[in-house]
Amino acid sequence: MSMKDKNDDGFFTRVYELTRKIPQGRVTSYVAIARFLGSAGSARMVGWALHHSENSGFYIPAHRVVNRSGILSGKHHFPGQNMMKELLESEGLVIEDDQILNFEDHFWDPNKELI
DNA sequence: TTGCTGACCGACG
DNA sequence: CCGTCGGCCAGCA
Repeated sequence: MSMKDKNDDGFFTRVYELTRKIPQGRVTSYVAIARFLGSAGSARMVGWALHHSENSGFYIPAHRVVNRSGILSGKHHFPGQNMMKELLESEGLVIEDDQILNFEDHFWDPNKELI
Protein backbone atom coordinates (compact mmCIF):
# COMPACT_ATOMS: atom_id res chain seq x y z
CA MET A 1 0.00 0.00 0.00
CA SER A 2 1.11 3.51 -0.56
CA MET A 3 0.37 6.25 1.92
CA LYS A 4 -0.44 4.79 5.29
CA ASP A 5 -2.32 1.57 5.73
CA LYS A 6 -5.76 3.04 5.61
CA ASN A 7 -5.14 5.35 8.60
CA ASP A 8 -7.24 5.00 11.76
CA ASP A 9 -6.82 2.18 14.27
CA GLY A 10 -3.33 3.52 14.51
CA PHE A 11 -1.55 5.24 17.31
CA PHE A 12 -4.38 7.56 18.30
CA THR A 13 -6.97 4.82 18.63
CA ARG A 14 -4.65 2.67 20.68
CA VAL A 15 -3.96 5.59 23.00
CA TYR A 16 -7.70 6.06 23.50
CA GLU A 17 -8.37 2.39 24.17
CA LEU A 18 -5.64 2.21 26.76
CA THR A 19 -6.62 5.47 28.42
CA ARG A 20 -10.16 4.14 28.85
CA LYS A 21 -8.71 1.28 30.91
CA ILE A 22 -7.16 3.52 33.55
CA PRO A 23 -9.14 2.78 36.72
CA GLN A 24 -11.00 5.59 38.44
CA GLY A 25 -8.84 7.26 41.06
CA ARG A 26 -5.63 6.10 39.39
CA VAL A 27 -3.32 7.95 37.00
CA THR A 28 -0.59 7.14 34.52
CA SER A 29 1.91 9.09 32.46
CA TYR A 30 2.42 9.94 28.81
CA VAL A 31 5.65 7.97 28.60
CA ALA A 32 4.11 4.92 30.30
CA ILE A 33 1.43 4.81 27.62
CA ALA A 34 4.00 5.34 24.87
CA ARG A 35 6.11 2.49 26.23
CA PHE A 36 3.12 0.17 26.41
CA LEU A 37 2.35 0.91 22.76
CA GLY A 38 5.91 -0.01 21.82
CA SER A 39 7.03 3.49 21.02
CA ALA A 40 8.86 4.71 24.09
CA GLY A 41 10.06 7.91 22.46
CA SER A 42 6.59 9.03 21.43
CA ALA A 43 5.32 10.51 24.66
CA ARG A 44 4.58 13.76 22.83
CA MET A 45 2.33 11.89 20.41
CA VAL A 46 0.33 10.56 23.35
CA GLY A 47 -0.36 14.09 24.52
CA TRP A 48 -1.27 15.10 21.03
CA ALA A 49 -3.67 12.18 20.68
CA LEU A 50 -5.39 13.09 23.94
CA HIS A 51 -5.71 16.66 22.71
CA HIS A 52 -7.89 15.33 19.89
CA SER A 53 -9.70 12.80 22.07
CA GLU A 54 -12.91 14.85 22.01
CA ASN A 55 -13.34 13.91 18.34
CA SER A 56 -13.11 10.20 19.08
CA GLY A 57 -16.79 9.92 19.86
CA PHE A 58 -16.07 8.04 23.07
CA TYR A 59 -15.55 9.03 26.67
CA ILE A 60 -11.82 9.30 27.18
CA PRO A 61 -10.69 10.03 30.76
CA ALA A 62 -7.80 12.14 29.56
CA HIS A 63 -7.52 13.81 32.97
CA ARG A 64 -5.99 10.56 34.31
CA VAL A 65 -2.86 11.10 32.22
CA VAL A 66 -0.18 13.39 33.62
CA ASN A 67 3.52 13.81 33.08
CA ARG A 68 6.21 11.59 34.58
CA SER A 69 6.41 13.73 37.74
CA GLY A 70 2.71 13.71 38.48
CA ILE A 71 2.19 17.28 37.32
CA LEU A 72 -1.00 18.25 35.50
CA SER A 73 0.84 19.43 32.40
CA GLY A 74 -2.28 19.15 30.23
CA LYS A 75 -4.63 21.21 32.41
CA HIS A 76 -4.78 24.14 30.01
CA HIS A 77 -6.47 22.00 27.39
CA PHE A 78 -9.56 21.32 29.46
CA PRO A 79 -12.46 23.76 29.58
CA GLY A 80 -12.16 26.22 32.43
CA GLN A 81 -9.20 26.79 34.68
CA ASN A 82 -9.41 23.87 37.10
CA MET A 83 -11.42 21.23 35.26
CA MET A 84 -8.63 18.65 35.20
CA LYS A 85 -7.88 19.26 38.86
CA GLU A 86 -11.53 19.04 39.85
CA LEU A 87 -12.04 15.81 37.94
CA LEU A 88 -9.09 14.21 39.68
CA GLU A 89 -10.14 15.52 43.08
CA SER A 90 -13.61 14.10 42.52
CA GLU A 91 -11.91 10.72 42.19
CA GLY A 92 -10.18 11.11 45.52
CA LEU A 93 -6.79 12.50 44.55
CA VAL A 94 -5.22 15.42 46.33
CA ILE A 95 -3.52 18.08 44.24
CA GLU A 96 -1.34 20.91 45.36
CA ASP A 97 0.17 23.37 42.92
CA ASP A 98 -0.70 21.17 39.91
CA GLN A 99 1.16 18.32 41.57
CA ILE A 100 -0.58 15.07 42.57
CA LEU A 101 0.37 14.28 46.16
CA ASN A 102 1.63 10.74 46.80
CA PHE A 103 1.77 10.29 43.04
CA GLU A 104 3.42 6.88 43.18
CA ASP A 105 0.67 5.48 45.40
CA HIS A 106 -1.92 6.22 42.72
CA PHE A 107 0.21 5.48 39.69
CA TRP A 108 -1.18 2.86 37.31
CA ASP A 109 1.48 1.39 35.03
CA PRO A 110 -0.06 -0.50 32.08
CA ASN A 111 3.29 -2.19 31.53
CA LYS A 112 2.95 -3.92 34.90
CA GLU A 113 -0.72 -4.05 35.79
CA LEU A 114 -2.17 -4.83 32.39
CA ILE A 115 -1.56 -8.26 30.97
C1' DT B 1 8.97 18.20 -0.28
C1' DT B 2 10.75 21.02 3.59
C1' DG B 3 10.10 23.15 7.95
C1' DC B 4 7.75 23.91 12.12
C1' DT B 5 4.97 22.74 16.05
C1' DG B 6 3.59 19.93 20.19
C1' DA B 7 -0.94 17.86 26.94
C1' DC B 8 7.00 14.86 26.75
C1' DC B 9 11.38 12.71 28.33
C1' DG B 10 16.17 11.84 29.48
C1' DA B 11 20.76 13.49 29.55
C1' DC B 12 23.95 17.04 30.68
C1' DG B 13 26.27 21.11 33.00
C1' DC C 1 17.25 22.03 41.75
C1' DC C 2 17.27 24.69 37.28
C1' DG C 3 17.79 25.65 32.37
C1' DT C 4 18.93 23.83 27.82
C1' DC C 5 19.14 20.57 24.12
C1' DG C 6 18.26 16.62 21.07
C1' DG C 7 15.13 12.95 19.95
C1' DC C 8 10.69 11.64 18.99
C1' DC C 9 6.93 11.48 14.89
C1' DA C 10 2.08 12.81 13.03
C1' DG C 11 -0.14 16.64 10.84
C1' DC C 12 -0.25 20.88 8.44
C1' DA C 13 1.03 25.10 5.55
